[in-house]
Amino acid sequence: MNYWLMKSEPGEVSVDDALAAPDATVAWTGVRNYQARNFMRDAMQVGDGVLFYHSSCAEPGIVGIARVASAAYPDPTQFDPKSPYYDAASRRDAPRWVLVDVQVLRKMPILGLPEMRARPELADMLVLKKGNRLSITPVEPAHWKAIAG
DNA sequence: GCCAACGTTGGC
DNA sequence: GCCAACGTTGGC
Repeated sequence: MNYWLMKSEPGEVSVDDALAAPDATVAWTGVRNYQARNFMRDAMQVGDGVLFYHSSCAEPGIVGIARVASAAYPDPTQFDPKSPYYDAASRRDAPRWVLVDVQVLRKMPILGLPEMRARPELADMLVLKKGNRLSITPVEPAHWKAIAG
């Protein structure tokens, strides 16, 4: 069992959007970074814990507890010319981008970025490192315990 | 809107 | 393979 932090822009998919979806489950579309893709493809397992993080918004921070709800499968948006995530270089017989389904288990009071930085036991979290831009990062069990209980 | 940090692209 | 130019992320 592994733990992850996954960033979503609430303007696209917020934790409330996810909760409103059938089974509180959303397909994590739009990852276009190889390192993040490889985490989903090679390391994620159904049942892994997920910290649902809001980024690029007024109040960035962790807003919910979720779980990985599927194995990795091809992200359909890469084949859709109308999608902002369209990738003309990706072929159907060799998809470049994958996604997993993510199921929100519960919302939590936002643990904002400033609060995260203020907690010494969270100081080593990858998401807090300077210059971090990865939309999916592994989370240490101790960090998970400190946040998700 | 600004800008630091980082990833990707493409010429050589 | 190098590296400059460019694009993107994401906090502020």
